[in-house]
Amino acid sequence: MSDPDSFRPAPPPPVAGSIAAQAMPRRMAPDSSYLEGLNPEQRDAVLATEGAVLVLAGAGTGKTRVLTCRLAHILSSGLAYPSQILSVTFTNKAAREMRERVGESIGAAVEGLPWLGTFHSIAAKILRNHAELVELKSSFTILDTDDQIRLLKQVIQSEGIDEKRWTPRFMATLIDGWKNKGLTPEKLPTKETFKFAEGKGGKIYEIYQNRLKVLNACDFGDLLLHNITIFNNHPDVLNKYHRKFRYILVDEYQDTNVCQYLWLRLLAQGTGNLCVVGDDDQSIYGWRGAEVDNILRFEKDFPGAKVVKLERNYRSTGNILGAASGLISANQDRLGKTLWTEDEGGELVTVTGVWDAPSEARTISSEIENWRSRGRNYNDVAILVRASRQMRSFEERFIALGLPYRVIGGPRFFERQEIRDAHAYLRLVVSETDDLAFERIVNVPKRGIGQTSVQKLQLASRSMNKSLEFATSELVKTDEIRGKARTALKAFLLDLKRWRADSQALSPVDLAERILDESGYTQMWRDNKDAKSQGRLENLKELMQAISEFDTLPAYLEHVSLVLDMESGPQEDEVSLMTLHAAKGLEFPLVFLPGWEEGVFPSQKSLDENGMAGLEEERRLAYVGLTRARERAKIYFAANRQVYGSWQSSIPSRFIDELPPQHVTAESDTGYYDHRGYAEEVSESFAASFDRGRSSPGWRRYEQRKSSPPTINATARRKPIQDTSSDFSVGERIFHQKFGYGMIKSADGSKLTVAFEKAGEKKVLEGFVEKT
DNA sequence: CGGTGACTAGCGTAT
DNA sequence: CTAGTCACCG
Repeated sequence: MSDPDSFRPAPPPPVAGSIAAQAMPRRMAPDSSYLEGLNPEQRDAVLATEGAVLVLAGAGTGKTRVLTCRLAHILSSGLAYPSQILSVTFTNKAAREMRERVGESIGAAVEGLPWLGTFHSIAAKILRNHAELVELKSSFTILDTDDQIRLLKQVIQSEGIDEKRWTPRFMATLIDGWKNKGLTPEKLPTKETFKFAEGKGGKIYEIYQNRLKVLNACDFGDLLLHNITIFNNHPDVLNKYHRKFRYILVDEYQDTNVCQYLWLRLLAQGTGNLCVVGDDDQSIYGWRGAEVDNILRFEKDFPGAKVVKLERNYRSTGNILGAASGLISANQDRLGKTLWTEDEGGELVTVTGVWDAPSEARTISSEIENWRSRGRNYNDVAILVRASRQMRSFEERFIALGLPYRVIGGPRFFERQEIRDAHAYLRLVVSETDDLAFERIVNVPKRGIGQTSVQKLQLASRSMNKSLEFATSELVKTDEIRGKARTALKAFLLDLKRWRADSQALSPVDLAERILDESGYTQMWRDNKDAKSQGRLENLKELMQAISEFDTLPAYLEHVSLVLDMESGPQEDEVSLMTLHAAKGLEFPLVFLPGWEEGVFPSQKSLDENGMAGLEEERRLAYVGLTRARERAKIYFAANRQVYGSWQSSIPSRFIDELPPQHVTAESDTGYYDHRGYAEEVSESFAASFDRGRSSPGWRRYEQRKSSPPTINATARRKPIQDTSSDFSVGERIFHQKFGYGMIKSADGSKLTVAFEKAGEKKVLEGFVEKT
């Protein structure tokens, strides 16, 4: 839980080069082998330990290496103890990786780095130590998005606001945004408050915060915000941390939001030894409140800051790097770096047009099988999509082929319904005041406690100013609630009591198993005939596995609320499937980039909401995607995509036009034009928009790049309309893969109207029919 | 109280 | 298309 020495006065700061420092006992061998193999800039970044340092690290320039070496250097030269270094990352994955790599580079001698973690986990740790300063108990619970929204829903209802017009979800987004900007309800500008329900936004925010206090809870945003409040109001506390943290390191600085910036600035006021590492070209979290400005402004914020640029790329081939650099140069708002590599050449980046998403999945799958048959691994391969919904067609295809894959990110394990339900049980057993948990499971599985009963309980709870569970225990003594509901509630209360008694004797995992068993929760899913229930039961099993690694339930719950990703299991040879956002920081020899279509990527929503800034962020995302590839990068776009269940034609992404031609080649897709097995019906409106799409710059460029001999239908497409009609004539009998035999009734360019013997009259593209 | 069917709004990225 | 909500009925 809390760091045992977090309040011990820090040992006297050893000053580099001082007699004291030289005389300090060395726990590590005083060698500096970790410096070997660093290039001059990297070495610079590692050795500049004092003062403010900004390391501008382009993609693949050895950023993680510099960070870990820097840590190793500070530790092994005795500048600070492990507990005196604050290193912050954004993701748990990054934190884990850094911990591992520091361990490797200086040996097991480092007894952990207690203050290495994500912004949120470190802020939570600090907050637990001073919770009372913001009217919380140190046992506060951390709400997930789901709890947050349910709570807001109650608040909105109680204020008599139409929750259809003003959704709790929207309010949650607003509050998140405010917290990211460091705005507490008191500091909220009036203008902001009008973003919700005609000026009631601020009031809702305030009520919500009060409810959180009563519930002894905070949401994600609160973790840092409360830290800042504490630091501002209690200089003595801040001072403690100033004395404690001799060195501060921040990874992915371009992703910090205002709140995180304020937090860092407060902490860095101590020694001033703040080193931030980042790349403005990889800032992809603007929607989450990240301010690229933080990194662009660093030298102003910390005068005299040393700036080190890492521009030598060790990851990708010259062509991949060239394509990525060319693309990103279309952005206006950047510091500007020039990445270079000694690895000139390599394969050209490919661009391939396909018919639709399933075809895209087929094409990519067979590319993967090719790769594999040439003796390479599935592990080398990643498919990076813009939005998680794009993953579906790939998963379907992979399952059909038996191709092993893993989804990274995606719907998160701990956000699944069954896992949240199970957690609610555990939370309630640990803390009887956890009303949100109570509400969630009081009637799961169904116990006959309906909405009306729950409302009565809430009313009672509010009037007594006590927890729901307490109110329940009072209410069942009266005749306020009758019949089935009353019996069920009584039984439920007894269950809870018994489990709490059990919790003294049983290990967390045994207790959890007993609870899920005795509550009938597991049985509920066993009885459920839905296709997904089997998976849910398996998830619950996996959950037990996770719990079994903890000695106490509270320790587990703390872990869960912050560490939202499961450690990936044993490394098997699998293709990785993930969003572009999840791919940051990773690299793969072979990278597929599907869905490069206007509207999908760049995302229409991003463009609509944020205009040019949104477009630039999308472009940075494309840059991140390309720079993940070491040897080969392959881009795809589909001519058709299903949106909200209906088909829409799409045109290639403008990003394809922005790739420098010398690094790119257009590939034709065999599974697209001349693959008889995948004919599709083509509607009139589609054919029209398809032609429109084909005249877009993207298509033109694509056609120009096609150096390989055109395939049958690619040729047909380019022919003037009159020519195509000569291939088929009215009255001719034809065969269509999907609709069978038919007779041509009329022809309009490449579009044929055919009377099929079985399927009736359809309009089809002539490319999909054959003469009989 | 709970189950069923009709209807409607949402799919963008995530600690 | 899918999940979530609402009205109605047993």
